[in-house]
Amino acid sequence: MKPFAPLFTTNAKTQRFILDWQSDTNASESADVHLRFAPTLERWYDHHRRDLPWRHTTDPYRIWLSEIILQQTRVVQGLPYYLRFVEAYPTLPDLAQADEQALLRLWQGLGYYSRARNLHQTAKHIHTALNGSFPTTYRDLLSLKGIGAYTAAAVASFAYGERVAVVDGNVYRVLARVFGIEEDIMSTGAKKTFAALATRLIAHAIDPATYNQAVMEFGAIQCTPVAPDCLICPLQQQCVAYQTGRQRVLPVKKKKAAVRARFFLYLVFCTHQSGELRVAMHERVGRDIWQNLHEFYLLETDEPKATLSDLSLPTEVNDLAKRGVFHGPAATGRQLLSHQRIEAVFYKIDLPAALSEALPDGFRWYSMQQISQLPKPVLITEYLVSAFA
DNA sequence: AAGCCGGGGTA
DNA sequence: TACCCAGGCTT
Repeated sequence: MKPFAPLFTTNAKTQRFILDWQSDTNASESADVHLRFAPTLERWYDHHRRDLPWRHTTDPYRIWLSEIILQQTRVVQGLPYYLRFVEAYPTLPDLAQADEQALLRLWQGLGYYSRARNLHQTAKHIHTALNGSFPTTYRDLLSLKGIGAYTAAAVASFAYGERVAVVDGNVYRVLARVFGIEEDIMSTGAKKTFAALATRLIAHAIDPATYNQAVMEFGAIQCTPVAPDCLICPLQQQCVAYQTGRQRVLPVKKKKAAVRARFFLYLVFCTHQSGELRVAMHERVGRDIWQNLHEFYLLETDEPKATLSDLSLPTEVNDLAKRGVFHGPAATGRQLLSHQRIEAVFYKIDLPAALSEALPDGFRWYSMQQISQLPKPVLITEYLVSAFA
């Protein structure tokens, strides 16, 4: 028996369904599957839903906050962040008036930091330009920075009960399997196919908000990416993937390009002022990873094995470095991103307390107390722990 | 349409 | 290791 093949022989009714669906000759039975899809999942959700804090509110601000945090993020990873944000910024005006660095510091470790910047920007926009009134429709929500089709549908349905379907990674997977859709979910055409099907399905939901929660919850805990629990699935009889043993193939997703390798050499300038350790850091700017996060002086190279002597430093940095005592490479670090692999080497450079040379543009001396409050990439935080703990 | 943007869990 | 995750923005 092939892996993932149905354990039991398909019955006559199921075989009819598969033929009907594939040839689409029996419109009434096909329509019946669409008709029962949403109510079936709503009933399933009633028995299997997890108890999550954002499911106890219809406050659009808190629902929006939870949706931004949960973008591309697992519930278990996002949950502590949601609780911290709600405590720090209980209402939209609190978030609108938040200090950007403090907000980013609270976001630290969640990744995709543009989410945090857009969150703040949109909070300020609603607070001032919209006089604090949260947009109430899918269309108006969609116009906000950081809110795309998914988040607009989620907030519109959860907070206001609008009958608009969410389409996220879970929905792609569930629909691709149940309805046997073989299109590459990354393609533009497929996005239209899935959105249209989702809209058709939510039309038969008893409650749009419940259905949207249900289909995502179903994808998260039952119709999982690997090893879905088909044996107790309420859609087993209708599911094309199950009936044809294609759970492992669906949804179809084109391979991503190989990750880019990058090699960072960090110069960690240290000194003592008033008997206290200080470290030179700056805020990253420009269109690259880790925008607005803090790091040390960075030299980047394409050479995997490069050391400091292989690189040429700007004159001002060279002059500064000559005044110091080198320790290094004192430490190495590695961080994997979805699209990049960063390999870092850290050189610690101790400078004398009395220094005439200025730090490079944008750099400042920070105490360890100050550094602990700065938003930083995980790579930097791990180095700090290993070097100064 | 394709590339970019984090970090952690899992097999 | 490789894949995936309650996506959206930029080019």
